[in-house]
Amino acid sequence: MTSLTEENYLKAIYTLIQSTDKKASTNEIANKMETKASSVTDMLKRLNEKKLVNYEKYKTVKITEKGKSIAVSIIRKHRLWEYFLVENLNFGWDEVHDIAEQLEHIQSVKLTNKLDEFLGFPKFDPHGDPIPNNQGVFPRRENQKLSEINEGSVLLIIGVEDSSPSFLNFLSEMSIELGTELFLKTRNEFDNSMIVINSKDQKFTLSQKVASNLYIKYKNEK
Amino acid sequence: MTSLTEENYLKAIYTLIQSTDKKASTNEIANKMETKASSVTDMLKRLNEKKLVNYEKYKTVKITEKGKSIAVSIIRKHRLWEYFLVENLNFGWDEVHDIAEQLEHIQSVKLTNKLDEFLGFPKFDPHGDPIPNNQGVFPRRENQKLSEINEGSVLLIIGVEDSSPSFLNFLSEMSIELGTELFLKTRNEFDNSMIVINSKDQKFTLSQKVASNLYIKYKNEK
DNA sequence: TTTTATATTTAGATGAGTCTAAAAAATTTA
DNA sequence: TAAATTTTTTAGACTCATCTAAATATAAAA
Repeated sequence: MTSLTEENYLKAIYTLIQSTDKKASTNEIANKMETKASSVTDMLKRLNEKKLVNYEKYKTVKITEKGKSIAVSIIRKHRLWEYFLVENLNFGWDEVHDIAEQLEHIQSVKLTNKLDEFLGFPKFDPHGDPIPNNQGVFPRRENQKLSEINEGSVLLIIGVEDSSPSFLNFLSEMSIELGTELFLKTRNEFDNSMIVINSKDQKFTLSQKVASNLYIKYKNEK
Repeated sequence: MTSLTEENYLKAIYTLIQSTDKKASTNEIANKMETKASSVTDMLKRLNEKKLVNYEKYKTVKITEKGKSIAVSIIRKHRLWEYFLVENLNFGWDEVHDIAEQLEHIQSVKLTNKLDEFLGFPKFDPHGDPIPNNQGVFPRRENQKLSEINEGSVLLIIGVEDSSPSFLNFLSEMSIELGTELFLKTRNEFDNSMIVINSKDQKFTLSQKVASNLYIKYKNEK
């Protein structure tokens, strides 16, 4: 059996390996888990015992297939619950993370799959992150950022890179959410900020930093 | 903060005090929690420290208002989630208990209340047990058992006393569920079994034991 | 009311998960 | 390459929740 804590470590290790170029050091894990490096070492030994990671001391840890499948199932549950909270219970997309952190540990494959079905097999969660199916396969997405787009395009917001409450809150205030349509009018050369127009013909400016945290697709695309 | 284990003890103590006439002995708690009496003693000391129960050694334990309100909130969550699982995810009423045992510990008052609203503020769970509202108040119900009813009445099943999977399974096979309408034809004097007729005009016998585990109301009642 | 049986508590140990402080290894800098 | 710095691991201790075995208190029976 896998404990709640072990599941959280596996998730942290998995996401670290995916994002920061394939390494998960003791310190990085400790940082992500908000714990101490010594605790991480202890846990890595235990996860190694259980063959959920391959770990030799002083070397960077790798996750096994078994460990990966647990991590992916946690992510699947997390994102499905987030979708449920936003779509069915009318939570804001900036307030669901902590609740989903709890719900992701509910143990029942049948529940997960029935929830998935109830929600209509969604492919992306409220932050635009892909939801793996019950085989652990993630849907593909063109990871194009608003900051990389040329002037004169009509775009749809399909995801965010940073899903911290502060950023999501900021977007809410700008009336930007998943599916929002924007026309990219101008890209200012000197600071890479962008002038965009929304469907209500309101014009506003997005900084380079904001634009690089928004995933988009062209509107004419399917 | 209240740990998951503490919550389970409080729930066990609360339900024991409600059902078996107002006493919750160490042994009974141990039995219900599937643990040892010595573990219960340890926990009672801690709950007493936290002022969630009033406990003096060798005396029977009483639950405080604070403890009671935690227990009731756990029960509220348990029953709301059971309702969700049966009504929205199409689980059978005999397979939701273990999942609800996990979901009842999710910490978020906002979630509980939004779920309640989403479900339409149900008053009874899939086993007919009353769901306390967000103030901790249980809806009233006439606790009449099928075994106490006279011949010749048209009845509706509104709850079960025993909600173990084996009993619920048995009921499923007899096509009895919440809301099922039955006509009580005969009560056999020698063994107190009952002959009933369902809405499809099928006639069958229910033992005294089964009948005393079914809550009913008269059909003409509102 | 003494003896017997049962219920309850204590003492001491264990495992999971965490911590601090110190030691050891690896990496970076000079 | 050697010294300095950073990273990682170990050692030992702590809390929560549990257990077994033994001791003590309460309740039941003779």
